[in-house]
Amino acid sequence: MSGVSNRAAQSQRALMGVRDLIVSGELRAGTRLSELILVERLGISRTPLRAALAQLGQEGLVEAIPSGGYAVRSFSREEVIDAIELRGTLEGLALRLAAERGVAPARMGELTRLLEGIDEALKGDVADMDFDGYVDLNAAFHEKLWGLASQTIRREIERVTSLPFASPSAFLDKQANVEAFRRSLYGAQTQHRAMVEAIALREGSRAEALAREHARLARQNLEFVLDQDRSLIRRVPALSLVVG
Amino acid sequence: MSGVSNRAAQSQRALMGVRDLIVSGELRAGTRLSELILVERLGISRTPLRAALAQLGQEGLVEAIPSGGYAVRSFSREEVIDAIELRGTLEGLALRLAAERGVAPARMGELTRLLEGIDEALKGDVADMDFDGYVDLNAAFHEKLWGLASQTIRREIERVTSLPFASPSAFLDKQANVEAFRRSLYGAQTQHRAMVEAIALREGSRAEALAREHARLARQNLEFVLDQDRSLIRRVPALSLVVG
DNA sequence: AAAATACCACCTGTATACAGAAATCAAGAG
DNA sequence: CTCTTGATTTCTGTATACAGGTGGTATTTT
Repeated sequence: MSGVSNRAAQSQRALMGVRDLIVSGELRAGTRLSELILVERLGISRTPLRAALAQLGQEGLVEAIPSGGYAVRSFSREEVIDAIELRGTLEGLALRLAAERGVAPARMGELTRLLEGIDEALKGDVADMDFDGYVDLNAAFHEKLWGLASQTIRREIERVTSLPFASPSAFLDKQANVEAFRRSLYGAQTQHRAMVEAIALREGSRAEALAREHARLARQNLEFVLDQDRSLIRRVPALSLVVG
Repeated sequence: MSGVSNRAAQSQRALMGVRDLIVSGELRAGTRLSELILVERLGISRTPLRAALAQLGQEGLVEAIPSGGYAVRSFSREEVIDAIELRGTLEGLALRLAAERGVAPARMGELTRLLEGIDEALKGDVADMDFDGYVDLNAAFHEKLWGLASQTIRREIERVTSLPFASPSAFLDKQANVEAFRRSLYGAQTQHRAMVEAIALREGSRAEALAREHARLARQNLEFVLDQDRSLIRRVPALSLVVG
């Protein structure tokens, strides 16, 4: 058996199952989530399903219907932008506090090592970079950054980034290997390096500003997809929930 | 019958009941929350109780035990400070965006009217101010401020402030009518006025900085309680969960 | 033909039964 | 006396039965 615990296995399955149905676009924004249908579709009972729906309600992916039950939430462009801004602000807070309070050398070393890995993935030009490698390393780097914050703050970051289009990997899905996105990675890595340097130098305000600006890359990519090439919507998780 | 809907009445009762047991200090930090005991105590069944526990887990007031179930969470001084810093940061984000994007005159009028009400409550000197009136108006003012933000951001603010000691009213509980706190209210109202002015003048950065500084009043009050007069711990909701 | 009403099917919220795992306690061995 | 081991008790996670309410549809009435 794998190392994963069996505790609350059905609940986890329900959570992942419903989330997948939503972000894959199979359930469109506004559609009511009938418990009985989902139960039959996922092969579980109502109890863990209801737990999953409540959790997704907390995450913001579904919203409660006044008369009972839940519906897939829809997001306006402004709300997506605010979610990205929110992530940048929270990451900025995490980095500012880390810079002001100091970080153990071992952790700085881990961050530096990830930076070197990303450099390696970006070696070569736009055509033959290791995009998939970047995706994984970028996710690991951001998670390591979040680990610099206290549990209280880390929890909020993780909740906000549970909205798929607000995550730092939102436009780095392996399905979205597009030149327009690949080109932005060099600038992103420059910001990565600057953020780590700012923390090392205890420059809290700079670290905060950099984190905010870094998140705005996601906003740029969002606006590119919505305004320049809407065919990419299908390639970015949950972007089908955005109206307008 | 009152206007309140009966929808999910038991769930609401469970949520409020358990939350009360925790913030009142009746359940100490670290104690396991036995479902059967709580069920008997609150006179409900396990289903709505479990929903309440899951919600409180999201709010951060209880934490999941790896082997199953939940326990009352304990907070270090640093975590409480971070929660306050987090609120200030989120309110700062809300105010910055409101200032940058503009606010309808009607809403600004409502804010101004609340400010005048607070002025009225503060009329007179420290001894005979209308403390209870201030408490209510201050809560209303902050909620009106949150209403300036989009749903995405407002949701996060509301979640963070569900931690009782992180709320703007944390040290303004009617139980905590103490001169040390009353004296801080004049400075707080000055900041209230400056925040509204900054929004009106579209000074986003100033509005953000003011919101952060305003939240630090709560931090000052926290440190006063913990370092100067620990007897006040009982008077501030949920402060009994803070260790150290 | 349009509107109102009554009926029916479905759905959610709640309670409870059941099974497997965890914790506790006791007894026995070293 | 301590540690280990085994059994019992208790707990959580899951499934399902039940009741009240909501929404939709069809029929009737104007």
